Amino acid sequence: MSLTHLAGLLADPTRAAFCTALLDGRAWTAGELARHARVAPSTASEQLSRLIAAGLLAEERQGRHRYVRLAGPEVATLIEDLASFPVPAESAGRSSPAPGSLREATRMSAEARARTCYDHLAGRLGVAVRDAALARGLVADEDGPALTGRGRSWLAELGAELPARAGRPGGRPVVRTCLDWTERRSHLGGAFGAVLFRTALDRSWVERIGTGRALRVTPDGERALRDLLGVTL
Amino acid sequence: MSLTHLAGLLADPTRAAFCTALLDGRAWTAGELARHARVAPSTASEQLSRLIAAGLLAEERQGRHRYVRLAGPEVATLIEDLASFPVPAESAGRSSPAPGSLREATRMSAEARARTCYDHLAGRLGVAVRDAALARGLVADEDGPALTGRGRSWLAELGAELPARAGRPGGRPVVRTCLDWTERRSHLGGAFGAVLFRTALDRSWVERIGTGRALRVTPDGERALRDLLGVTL
DNA sequence: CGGACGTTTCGGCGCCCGCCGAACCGTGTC
DNA sequence: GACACGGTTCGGCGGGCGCCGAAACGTCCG
Repeated sequence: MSLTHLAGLLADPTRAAFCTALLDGRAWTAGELARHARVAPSTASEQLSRLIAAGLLAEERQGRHRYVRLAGPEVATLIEDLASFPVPAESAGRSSPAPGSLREATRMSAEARARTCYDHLAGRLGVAVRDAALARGLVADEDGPALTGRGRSWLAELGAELPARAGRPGGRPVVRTCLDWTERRSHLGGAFGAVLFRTALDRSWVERIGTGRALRVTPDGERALRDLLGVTL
Repeated sequence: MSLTHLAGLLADPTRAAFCTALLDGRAWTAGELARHARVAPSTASEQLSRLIAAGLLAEERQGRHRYVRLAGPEVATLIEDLASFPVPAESAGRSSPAPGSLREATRMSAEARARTCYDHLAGRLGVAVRDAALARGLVADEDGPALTGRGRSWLAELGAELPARAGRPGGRPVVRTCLDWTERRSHLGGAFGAVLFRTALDRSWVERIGTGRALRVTPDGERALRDLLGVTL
Protein backbone atom coordinates (compact mmCIF):
# COMPACT_ATOMS: atom_id res chain seq x y z
CA MET A 1 0.00 0.00 0.00
CA SER A 2 1.58 3.22 -1.04
CA LEU A 3 1.05 6.44 0.81
CA THR A 4 -0.67 8.07 -2.13
CA HIS A 5 -2.98 5.14 -2.72
CA LEU A 6 -4.13 4.99 0.88
CA ALA A 7 -4.53 8.73 1.16
CA GLY A 8 -6.38 8.81 -2.14
CA LEU A 9 -8.94 6.40 -0.79
CA LEU A 10 -9.71 8.67 2.13
CA ALA A 11 -9.61 11.79 0.00
CA ASP A 12 -13.00 11.22 -1.54
CA PRO A 13 -16.02 12.61 0.34
CA THR A 14 -18.12 9.54 -0.25
CA ARG A 15 -15.52 7.05 0.89
CA ALA A 16 -14.63 9.27 3.84
CA ALA A 17 -18.29 9.39 4.83
CA PHE A 18 -18.37 5.61 4.79
CA CYS A 19 -15.31 5.37 6.99
CA THR A 20 -16.44 7.90 9.55
CA ALA A 21 -19.87 6.27 9.71
CA LEU A 22 -18.19 2.93 10.34
CA LEU A 23 -16.26 4.49 13.21
CA ASP A 24 -19.22 3.52 15.36
CA GLY A 25 -17.71 0.05 15.26
CA ARG A 26 -20.76 -1.63 13.81
CA ALA A 27 -21.32 -3.36 10.51
CA TRP A 28 -23.44 -1.45 8.00
CA THR A 29 -25.06 -2.72 4.83
CA ALA A 30 -24.05 -1.25 1.50
CA GLY A 31 -27.49 0.31 1.08
CA GLU A 32 -27.43 2.01 4.47
CA LEU A 33 -24.09 3.56 3.67
CA ALA A 34 -25.33 4.67 0.26
CA ARG A 35 -28.30 6.48 1.80
CA HIS A 36 -26.12 7.90 4.55
CA ALA A 37 -23.69 9.38 2.04
CA ARG A 38 -26.49 10.32 -0.39
CA VAL A 39 -25.13 8.50 -3.39
CA ALA A 40 -26.61 5.89 -5.72
CA PRO A 41 -26.32 2.26 -4.62
CA SER A 42 -24.15 1.55 -7.63
CA THR A 43 -21.68 4.19 -6.54
CA ALA A 44 -21.57 2.85 -3.01
CA SER A 45 -20.94 -0.63 -4.28
CA GLU A 46 -17.95 0.45 -6.32
CA GLN A 47 -16.37 2.51 -3.57
CA LEU A 48 -16.87 -0.15 -0.95
CA SER A 49 -15.09 -2.65 -3.14
CA ARG A 50 -12.08 -0.39 -3.33
CA LEU A 51 -11.95 0.16 0.40
CA ILE A 52 -12.16 -3.58 0.94
CA ALA A 53 -9.49 -4.34 -1.65
CA ALA A 54 -7.19 -1.94 0.17
CA GLY A 55 -7.72 -3.72 3.46
CA LEU A 56 -9.42 -0.81 5.17
CA LEU A 57 -12.79 -2.52 5.40
CA ALA A 58 -13.88 -6.09 5.92
CA GLU A 59 -17.00 -7.54 4.40
CA GLU A 60 -19.36 -10.26 5.40
CA ARG A 61 -22.10 -11.36 3.08
CA GLN A 62 -25.41 -12.55 4.38
CA GLY A 63 -28.03 -13.48 1.86
CA ARG A 64 -28.67 -10.50 -0.31
CA HIS A 65 -26.98 -8.14 2.11
CA ARG A 66 -23.39 -7.06 2.12
CA TYR A 67 -22.30 -6.14 5.60
CA VAL A 68 -19.21 -4.02 5.93
CA ARG A 69 -17.14 -2.88 8.91
CA LEU A 70 -13.73 -1.38 9.59
CA ALA A 71 -11.02 -3.98 9.16
CA GLY A 72 -9.67 -3.41 12.68
CA PRO A 73 -8.73 -1.00 15.45
CA GLU A 74 -5.63 0.18 13.56
CA VAL A 75 -7.84 1.45 10.80
CA ALA A 76 -10.03 3.25 13.31
CA THR A 77 -7.09 4.98 14.95
CA LEU A 78 -5.62 5.85 11.59
CA ILE A 79 -8.83 7.58 10.56
CA GLU A 80 -9.19 9.27 13.93
CA ASP A 81 -5.62 10.53 13.69
CA LEU A 82 -6.23 12.00 10.28
CA ALA A 83 -9.57 13.49 11.23
CA SER A 84 -8.26 15.10 14.40
CA PHE A 85 -5.27 16.75 12.78
CA PRO A 86 -5.20 20.33 14.09
CA VAL A 87 -6.68 22.86 11.74
CA PRO A 88 -4.51 25.93 11.04
CA ALA A 89 -5.78 29.27 12.31
CA GLU A 90 -7.23 30.79 9.17
CA SER A 91 -10.16 28.36 8.96
CA ALA A 92 -11.93 30.44 11.62
CA GLY A 93 -14.67 31.15 9.07
CA ARG A 94 -17.15 28.47 10.04
CA SER A 95 -16.14 27.06 13.38
CA SER A 96 -18.88 24.48 13.83
CA PRO A 97 -20.38 22.65 10.86
CA ALA A 98 -23.67 24.54 11.28
CA PRO A 99 -26.28 22.64 13.26
CA GLY A 100 -28.66 22.68 10.32
CA SER A 101 -31.82 20.94 11.42
CA LEU A 102 -33.13 20.52 14.93
CA ARG A 103 -32.91 16.79 14.51
CA GLU A 104 -29.22 17.17 13.74
CA ALA A 105 -28.69 19.40 16.77
CA THR A 106 -30.25 16.96 19.24
CA ARG A 107 -28.25 14.14 17.71
CA MET A 108 -25.06 16.10 18.20
CA SER A 109 -25.85 16.93 21.80
CA ALA A 110 -26.64 13.28 22.51
CA GLU A 111 -23.31 12.27 21.01
CA ALA A 112 -21.49 14.90 23.05
CA ARG A 113 -22.94 13.32 26.18
CA ALA A 114 -22.00 9.73 25.43
CA ARG A 115 -21.03 7.96 22.26
CA THR A 116 -18.87 5.21 20.85
CA CYS A 117 -15.48 5.78 19.33
CA TYR A 118 -15.06 2.64 17.22
CA ASP A 119 -15.11 0.10 20.05
CA HIS A 120 -14.84 2.14 23.23
CA LEU A 121 -16.52 5.01 25.07
CA ALA A 122 -16.19 8.66 24.15
CA GLY A 123 -17.91 11.96 24.81
CA ARG A 124 -18.35 13.37 28.31
CA LEU A 125 -18.98 9.84 29.60
CA GLY A 126 -15.73 8.56 28.11
CA VAL A 127 -13.75 11.42 29.59
CA ALA A 128 -15.39 10.94 33.01
CA VAL A 129 -14.51 7.25 32.97
CA ARG A 130 -10.90 8.04 32.16
CA ASP A 131 -10.67 10.61 34.95
CA ALA A 132 -12.13 8.12 37.41
CA ALA A 133 -9.77 5.36 36.29
CA LEU A 134 -6.83 7.68 36.79
CA ALA A 135 -8.08 8.89 40.19
CA ARG A 136 -8.57 5.33 41.44
CA GLY A 137 -5.16 4.23 40.22
CA LEU A 138 -6.49 1.72 37.71
CA VAL A 139 -4.57 3.47 35.00
CA ALA A 140 -1.34 5.42 35.36
CA ASP A 141 -0.19 8.10 32.98
CA GLU A 142 3.57 8.41 33.15
CA ASP A 143 4.94 8.93 29.65
CA GLY A 144 1.93 7.37 28.05
CA PRO A 145 -0.93 5.54 29.72
CA ALA A 146 -0.60 2.08 31.26
CA LEU A 147 -2.83 -0.33 33.11
CA THR A 148 -1.69 -0.74 36.73
CA GLY A 149 -1.71 -3.90 38.82
CA ARG A 150 -4.73 -2.51 40.64
CA GLY A 151 -6.37 -1.94 37.29
CA ARG A 152 -5.80 -5.55 36.33
CA SER A 153 -7.35 -6.93 39.49
CA TRP A 154 -10.23 -4.47 39.19
CA LEU A 155 -10.88 -5.86 35.75
CA ALA A 156 -10.68 -9.43 37.05
CA GLU A 157 -13.20 -8.68 39.83
CA LEU A 158 -15.46 -7.30 37.20
CA GLY A 159 -15.27 -10.69 35.51
CA ALA A 160 -13.78 -9.27 32.34
CA GLU A 161 -10.48 -10.09 30.75
CA LEU A 162 -8.18 -8.72 28.12
CA PRO A 163 -7.53 -10.63 24.92
CA ALA A 164 -4.37 -12.71 25.23
CA ARG A 165 -2.45 -10.86 22.53
CA ALA A 166 -3.04 -7.43 24.06
CA GLY A 167 0.15 -5.57 24.85
CA ARG A 168 2.43 -8.05 23.14
CA PRO A 169 4.42 -7.01 20.07
CA GLY A 170 2.13 -6.96 17.09
CA GLY A 171 -0.88 -7.06 19.40
CA ARG A 172 -3.12 -4.20 20.32
CA PRO A 173 -1.87 -1.75 22.98
CA VAL A 174 -3.49 -2.43 26.35
CA VAL A 175 -4.54 1.14 26.87
CA ARG A 176 -4.39 4.05 24.52
CA THR A 177 -5.48 7.61 25.00
CA CYS A 178 -7.66 8.89 22.26
CA LEU A 179 -8.21 12.59 21.89
CA ASP A 180 -11.90 13.30 22.21
CA TRP A 181 -12.65 16.03 19.80
CA THR A 182 -15.90 17.25 21.27
CA GLU A 183 -14.34 17.43 24.73
CA ARG A 184 -10.78 18.24 23.72
CA ARG A 185 -9.71 15.87 26.46
CA SER A 186 -8.60 12.26 26.36
CA HIS A 187 -10.62 9.13 26.83
CA LEU A 188 -9.49 5.53 27.09
CA GLY A 189 -9.04 3.35 24.04
CA GLY A 190 -6.96 0.25 23.38
CA ALA A 191 -7.82 -3.26 24.52
CA PHE A 192 -8.81 -2.02 27.98
CA GLY A 193 -11.18 0.61 26.62
CA ALA A 194 -12.68 -1.97 24.29
CA VAL A 195 -13.32 -4.63 26.93
CA LEU A 196 -14.80 -1.99 29.22
CA PHE A 197 -17.27 -0.92 26.59
CA ARG A 198 -18.00 -4.52 25.65
CA THR A 199 -19.01 -5.41 29.23
CA ALA A 200 -21.00 -2.21 29.63
CA LEU A 201 -22.97 -3.15 26.55
CA ASP A 202 -23.34 -6.81 27.56
CA ARG A 203 -24.68 -5.87 30.98
CA SER A 204 -26.94 -3.16 29.59
CA TRP A 205 -25.17 -0.36 31.41
CA VAL A 206 -25.34 1.61 28.20
CA GLU A 207 -27.43 1.15 25.08
CA ARG A 208 -27.34 2.59 21.61
CA ILE A 209 -29.90 5.21 20.68
CA GLY A 210 -30.73 6.04 17.10
CA THR A 211 -28.68 4.72 14.24
CA GLY A 212 -25.54 6.71 14.93
CA ARG A 213 -22.89 6.63 17.60
CA ALA A 214 -24.94 8.05 20.46
CA LEU A 215 -25.35 6.09 23.70
CA ARG A 216 -27.68 6.27 26.66
CA VAL A 217 -26.71 5.29 30.20
CA THR A 218 -29.34 3.03 31.78
CA PRO A 219 -30.33 3.21 35.48
CA ASP A 220 -28.33 0.00 36.01
CA GLY A 221 -25.44 1.70 34.30
CA GLU A 222 -25.60 4.76 36.54
CA ARG A 223 -25.48 2.50 39.57
CA ALA A 224 -22.59 0.46 38.23
CA LEU A 225 -20.59 3.53 37.28
CA ARG A 226 -21.10 5.01 40.73
CA ASP A 227 -20.24 1.84 42.64
CA LEU A 228 -17.34 0.67 40.51
CA LEU A 229 -15.71 3.92 39.52
CA GLY A 230 -17.30 6.68 41.57
CA VAL A 231 -18.56 8.34 38.44
CA THR A 232 -21.69 10.48 38.74
CA LEU A 233 -23.00 12.18 35.66
CA MET B 1 -9.01 20.37 8.60
CA SER B 2 -11.38 17.81 7.28
CA LEU B 3 -10.38 14.22 6.77
CA THR B 4 -10.90 14.45 3.03
CA HIS B 5 -8.89 17.62 2.70
CA LEU B 6 -5.91 16.27 4.58
CA ALA B 7 -6.01 12.93 2.81
CA GLY B 8 -6.38 14.68 -0.52
CA LEU B 9 -3.17 16.56 0.08
CA LEU B 10 -1.26 13.34 0.60
CA ALA B 11 -2.99 11.57 -2.27
CA ASP B 12 -1.01 13.32 -4.97
CA PRO B 13 2.29 11.68 -6.00
CA THR B 14 4.13 14.98 -6.16
CA ARG B 15 3.04 16.22 -2.76
CA ALA B 16 3.62 12.79 -1.26
CA ALA B 17 7.14 12.79 -2.70
CA PHE B 18 7.77 16.12 -1.01
CA CYS B 19 6.55 14.84 2.31
CA THR B 20 8.51 11.62 2.26
CA ALA B 21 11.64 13.49 1.21
CA LEU B 22 11.14 15.86 4.12
CA LEU B 23 10.94 12.87 6.45
CA ASP B 24 14.71 13.19 6.70
CA GLY B 25 13.96 16.04 9.09
CA ARG B 26 15.89 18.64 7.19
CA ALA B 27 14.77 21.78 5.40
CA TRP B 28 14.79 21.59 1.60
CA THR B 29 14.52 24.40 -0.87
CA ALA B 30 11.62 24.50 -3.29
CA GLY B 31 13.95 23.85 -6.21
CA GLU B 32 15.54 20.81 -4.64
CA LEU B 33 12.13 19.31 -4.05
CA ALA B 34 11.05 20.11 -7.60
CA ARG B 35 14.07 18.29 -9.04
CA HIS B 36 13.61 15.44 -6.59
CA ALA B 37 9.99 14.93 -7.65
CA ARG B 38 10.76 15.67 -11.31
CA VAL B 39 8.24 18.44 -11.76
CA ALA B 40 8.54 22.02 -12.99
CA PRO B 41 9.48 24.64 -10.38
CA SER B 42 6.13 26.30 -10.89
CA THR B 43 4.34 23.10 -9.99
CA ALA B 44 6.42 22.61 -6.90
CA SER B 45 5.74 26.15 -5.79
CA GLU B 46 1.99 25.70 -6.01
CA GLN B 47 1.93 22.38 -4.21
CA LEU B 48 4.22 23.56 -1.46
CA SER B 49 1.93 26.49 -0.80
CA ARG B 50 -0.98 24.15 -0.29
CA LEU B 51 0.92 21.91 2.09
CA ILE B 52 1.98 24.95 4.06
CA ALA B 53 -1.53 26.41 4.15
CA ALA B 54 -2.76 23.13 5.57
CA GLY B 55 -0.21 23.24 8.36
CA LEU B 56 1.69 20.16 7.23
CA LEU B 57 4.82 22.07 6.27
CA ALA B 58 6.56 25.11 7.69
CA GLU B 59 8.49 27.55 5.57
CA GLU B 60 11.38 29.84 6.21
CA ARG B 61 12.47 32.35 3.61
CA GLN B 62 16.11 33.25 3.22
CA GLY B 63 17.02 35.63 0.44
CA ARG B 64 15.79 34.17 -2.77
CA HIS B 65 15.41 30.72 -1.28
CA ARG B 66 12.34 29.20 0.22
CA TYR B 67 13.24 26.60 2.78
CA VAL B 68 10.58 24.12 3.74
CA ARG B 69 10.38 21.44 6.42
CA LEU B 70 7.78 19.28 8.10
CA ALA B 71 5.73 21.34 10.54
CA GLY B 72 6.52 19.00 13.44
CA PRO B 73 6.93 15.47 14.75
CA GLU B 74 3.17 14.86 14.66
CA VAL B 75 3.22 15.34 10.93
CA ALA B 76 6.13 12.96 10.59
CA THR B 77 4.39 10.23 12.57
CA LEU B 78 1.17 10.80 10.67
CA ILE B 79 2.93 10.26 7.37
CA GLU B 80 4.86 7.28 8.69
CA ASP B 81 1.65 5.73 9.95
CA LEU B 82 0.00 6.13 6.59
CA ALA B 83 3.02 4.89 4.68
CA SER B 84 3.48 1.83 6.84
CA PHE B 85 -0.10 0.66 6.65
CA PRO B 86 0.01 -3.08 5.95
CA VAL B 87 -0.49 -3.97 2.31
CA PRO B 88 -3.08 -6.69 1.60
CA ALA B 89 -1.79 -9.95 0.19
CA GLU B 90 -2.56 -9.53 -3.51
CA SER B 91 0.07 -6.84 -4.09
CA ALA B 92 2.71 -9.57 -4.21
CA GLY B 93 3.41 -8.62 -7.82
CA ARG B 94 6.39 -6.34 -7.40
CA SER B 95 7.73 -6.76 -3.90
CA SER B 96 10.61 -4.30 -4.00
CA PRO B 97 10.43 -1.08 -6.02
CA ALA B 98 13.05 -2.35 -8.48
CA PRO B 99 16.59 -1.18 -7.71
CA GLY B 100 16.89 0.51 -11.10
CA SER B 101 20.32 2.05 -11.31
CA LEU B 102 23.43 1.03 -9.45
CA ARG B 103 23.55 4.45 -7.85
CA GLU B 104 20.06 3.85 -6.49
CA ALA B 105 21.00 0.42 -5.18
CA THR B 106 24.01 1.65 -3.22
CA ARG B 107 21.93 4.50 -1.80
CA MET B 108 19.34 2.02 -0.62
CA SER B 109 21.87 -0.24 0.99
CA ALA B 110 23.43 2.74 2.77
CA GLU B 111 20.02 3.75 4.07
CA ALA B 112 19.31 0.23 5.21
CA ARG B 113 22.50 0.37 7.28
CA ALA B 114 21.82 3.67 9.02
CA ARG B 115 19.51 6.54 8.24
CA THR B 116 17.35 9.19 9.80
CA CYS B 117 13.64 8.83 10.38
CA TYR B 118 12.56 12.45 10.67
CA ASP B 119 14.58 13.37 13.77
CA HIS B 120 15.85 10.07 15.12
CA LEU B 121 17.84 7.02 14.07
CA ALA B 122 16.53 4.21 11.89
CA GLY B 123 17.81 1.34 9.81
CA ARG B 124 19.94 -1.43 11.30
CA LEU B 125 21.69 1.11 13.48
CA GLY B 126 18.39 2.38 14.90
CA VAL B 127 17.19 -1.13 15.65
CA ALA B 128 20.52 -2.03 17.28
CA VAL B 129 20.31 1.04 19.51
CA ARG B 130 16.83 0.13 20.60
CA ASP B 131 17.82 -3.45 21.39
CA ALA B 132 20.77 -2.19 23.43
CA ALA B 133 18.62 0.33 25.30
CA LEU B 134 16.17 -2.43 26.17
CA ALA B 135 18.92 -4.84 27.21
CA ARG B 136 20.56 -2.24 29.46
CA GLY B 137 17.26 -1.31 31.08
CA LEU B 138 17.27 2.26 29.82
CA VAL B 139 13.92 1.70 28.21
CA ALA B 140 11.22 -0.71 29.35
CA ASP B 141 8.55 -2.12 27.11
CA GLU B 142 5.56 -3.07 29.20
CA ASP B 143 2.38 -2.11 27.40
CA GLY B 144 4.15 0.48 25.29
CA PRO B 145 7.69 1.75 25.68
CA ALA B 146 8.80 3.98 28.56
CA LEU B 147 12.02 5.57 29.72
CA THR B 148 13.20 4.04 33.01
CA GLY B 149 14.85 5.82 35.92
CA ARG B 150 18.12 4.28 34.82
CA GLY B 151 17.49 5.63 31.36
CA ARG B 152 17.01 9.11 32.73
CA SER B 153 20.26 9.09 34.68
CA TRP B 154 22.07 7.57 31.69
CA LEU B 155 20.84 10.50 29.63
CA ALA B 156 21.93 12.95 32.33
CA GLU B 157 25.44 11.44 32.47
CA LEU B 158 25.59 11.86 28.76
CA GLY B 159 24.99 15.54 29.30
CA ALA B 160 21.77 15.55 27.32
CA GLU B 161 18.31 16.44 28.48
CA LEU B 162 14.77 16.08 27.30
CA PRO B 163 12.73 19.14 26.39
CA ALA B 164 10.63 20.29 29.35
CA ARG B 165 7.28 19.60 27.71
CA ALA B 166 8.11 16.02 26.80
CA GLY B 167 5.70 13.49 28.24
CA ARG B 168 3.23 16.08 29.52
CA PRO B 169 -0.29 16.25 28.07
CA GLY B 170 -0.10 17.97 24.70
CA GLY B 171 3.66 17.50 24.66
CA ARG B 172 5.60 14.95 22.69
CA PRO B 173 5.73 11.40 24.04
CA VAL B 174 9.05 10.66 25.76
CA VAL B 175 9.67 7.51 23.83
CA ARG B 176 7.81 6.04 20.94
CA THR B 177 8.43 2.91 18.95
CA CYS B 178 8.48 3.46 15.27
CA LEU B 179 8.19 0.52 12.92
CA ASP B 180 11.26 0.38 10.75
CA TRP B 181 10.11 -0.74 7.39
CA THR B 182 13.40 -1.93 6.00
CA GLU B 183 14.07 -3.98 9.13
CA ARG B 184 10.47 -4.79 10.04
CA ARG B 185 11.52 -4.19 13.63
CA SER B 186 11.06 -1.21 15.92
CA HIS B 187 13.44 1.62 16.59
CA LEU B 188 13.18 4.43 19.12
CA GLY B 189 11.40 7.67 18.34
CA GLY B 190 9.80 10.31 20.52
CA ALA B 191 11.66 12.97 22.49
CA PHE B 192 14.23 10.43 23.69
CA GLY B 193 15.00 9.20 20.20
CA ALA B 194 15.29 12.78 19.01
CA VAL B 195 17.69 13.95 21.72
CA LEU B 196 19.78 10.84 21.19
CA PHE B 197 20.16 11.56 17.49
CA ARG B 198 20.74 15.25 18.16
CA THR B 199 23.72 14.57 20.46
CA ALA B 200 25.10 11.92 18.13
CA LEU B 201 25.10 14.49 15.36
CA ASP B 202 26.51 17.26 17.58
CA ARG B 203 29.39 15.08 18.71
CA SER B 204 30.05 13.74 15.22
CA TRP B 205 29.22 10.18 16.11
CA VAL B 206 27.26 10.01 12.90
CA GLU B 207 27.27 12.20 9.84
CA ARG B 208 25.07 12.55 6.83
CA ILE B 209 26.23 11.12 3.52
CA GLY B 210 24.74 12.20 0.24
CA THR B 211 21.66 14.33 0.04
CA GLY B 212 19.21 11.76 1.31
CA ARG B 213 18.56 10.14 4.66
CA ALA B 214 21.64 7.94 4.79
CA LEU B 215 24.08 8.21 7.71
CA ARG B 216 27.65 7.07 8.32
CA VAL B 217 28.98 6.10 11.75
CA THR B 218 32.32 7.78 12.43
CA PRO B 219 35.20 6.06 14.31
CA ASP B 220 34.33 8.27 17.31
CA GLY B 221 30.76 7.09 16.97
CA GLU B 222 31.73 3.44 16.91
CA ARG B 223 33.67 3.96 20.12
CA ALA B 224 30.85 5.85 21.81
CA LEU B 225 28.25 3.29 20.81
CA ARG B 226 30.39 0.49 22.17
CA ASP B 227 31.23 2.21 25.45
CA LEU B 228 27.84 3.72 26.18
CA LEU B 229 25.50 1.06 24.87
CA GLY B 230 27.54 -2.00 24.07
CA VAL B 231 26.57 -1.77 20.44
CA THR B 232 28.97 -3.22 17.89
CA LEU B 233 28.08 -3.03 14.25
C1' DC C 1 -43.39 -19.29 -9.92
C1' DG C 2 -43.48 -14.20 -9.76
C1' DG C 3 -42.42 -9.98 -7.76
C1' DA C 4 -39.79 -7.10 -4.55
C1' DC C 5 -35.48 -5.84 -3.08
C1' DG C 6 -30.43 -5.36 -2.29
C1' DT C 7 -26.53 -5.42 -4.95
C1' DT C 8 -23.49 -5.38 -9.06
C1' DT C 9 -21.70 -4.32 -13.78
C1' DC C 10 -21.17 -1.31 -17.54
C1' DG C 11 -21.11 2.84 -20.51
C1' DG C 12 -20.82 7.43 -20.63
C1' DC C 13 -20.89 12.15 -18.92
C1' DG C 14 -18.73 16.02 -16.61
C1' DC C 15 -15.74 18.17 -13.57
C1' DC C 16 -11.83 18.70 -10.93
C1' DC C 17 -6.99 19.16 -10.56
C1' DG C 18 -2.20 18.46 -11.50
C1' DC C 19 0.87 19.80 -14.99
C1' DC C 20 3.47 22.84 -17.98
C1' DG C 21 5.44 27.09 -20.39
C1' DA C 22 5.75 31.91 -20.53
C1' DA C 23 6.09 36.05 -18.33
C1' DC C 24 7.28 38.43 -14.18
C1' DC C 25 9.50 39.61 -9.66
C1' DG C 26 13.18 39.92 -6.17
C1' DT C 27 17.74 38.71 -4.75
C1' DG C 28 22.48 38.01 -5.15
C1' DT C 29 26.74 38.43 -8.29
C1' DC C 30 30.05 40.30 -11.49
C1' DG D 1 23.79 48.43 -14.19
C1' DA D 2 23.54 43.91 -16.43
C1' DC D 3 22.94 39.24 -15.97
C1' DA D 4 21.91 34.88 -13.70
C1' DC D 5 19.01 32.46 -10.82
C1' DG D 6 15.28 30.90 -7.55
C1' DG D 7 10.67 31.47 -7.02
C1' DT D 8 5.82 32.86 -8.26
C1' DT D 9 1.60 33.82 -11.03
C1' DC D 10 -1.39 32.86 -14.70
C1' DG D 11 -3.77 30.67 -18.66
C1' DG D 12 -4.76 26.61 -20.76
C1' DC D 13 -4.43 21.74 -21.73
C1' DG D 14 -5.39 16.89 -20.66
C1' DG D 15 -6.37 12.86 -18.01
C1' DG D 16 -8.28 10.64 -14.32
C1' DC D 17 -12.12 9.58 -11.54
C1' DG D 18 -16.47 9.98 -9.13
C1' DC D 19 -21.10 9.97 -10.39
C1' DC D 20 -25.40 8.27 -12.34
C1' DG D 21 -28.96 5.35 -14.88
C1' DA D 22 -30.06 1.16 -17.04
C1' DA D 23 -29.86 -3.51 -17.08
C1' DA D 24 -28.75 -7.88 -14.99
C1' DC D 25 -28.13 -11.09 -11.04
C1' DG D 26 -29.11 -13.45 -6.72
C1' DT D 27 -31.88 -13.90 -2.62
C1' DC D 28 -35.95 -13.87 0.03
C1' DC D 29 -41.05 -14.13 0.41
C1' DG D 30 -45.62 -14.83 -0.71
